[in-house]
Amino acid sequence: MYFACVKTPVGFLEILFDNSLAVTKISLTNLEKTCIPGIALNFVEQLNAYFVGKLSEFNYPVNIQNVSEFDRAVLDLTLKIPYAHTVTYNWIANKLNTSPRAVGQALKRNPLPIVIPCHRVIKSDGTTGGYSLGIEAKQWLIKHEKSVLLIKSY
DNA sequence: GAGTGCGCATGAT
DNA sequence: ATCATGCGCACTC
Repeated sequence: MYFACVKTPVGFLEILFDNSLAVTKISLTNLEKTCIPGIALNFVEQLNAYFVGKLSEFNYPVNIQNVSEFDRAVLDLTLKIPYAHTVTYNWIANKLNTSPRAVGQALKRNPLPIVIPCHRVIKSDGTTGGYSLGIEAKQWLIKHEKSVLLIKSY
């Protein structure tokens, strides 16, 4: 078990790693202090690259634990949403033959926000819906990805 | 453990 | 505004 604290555009994040250095959890922290042990450098570098628009897909070992089979199905599908693209809770619900509300509940339990891009799942009325790192963060991430894509394809 | 009630990151009316 | 919805959790037995 190791952890790192990083300052990002969406706030200070705490990142947990297991003994094999896979990421197990990402969450907001009120400990507003940077703290990056050597073993975390590689991942933090990817994270920073993502935030400056130089990385669109994470390539780093993760360890998704403490989730149900249902949660895993939702997260697997979420992982396949392409960069800067969005789908609705309802869209995922239809794929899994469940209800959009249940999908929201599963995403709420996403242990790895940003890496598992649940910010790309929005409500069918076009508003963002909730986010464990805060709604402003969700809006920021969506806007960020769209503008990065735009710049790349000018 | 099985059963039930309830709170949601929703959606359709 | 109101209802249907599925899942997980917190209760009860």
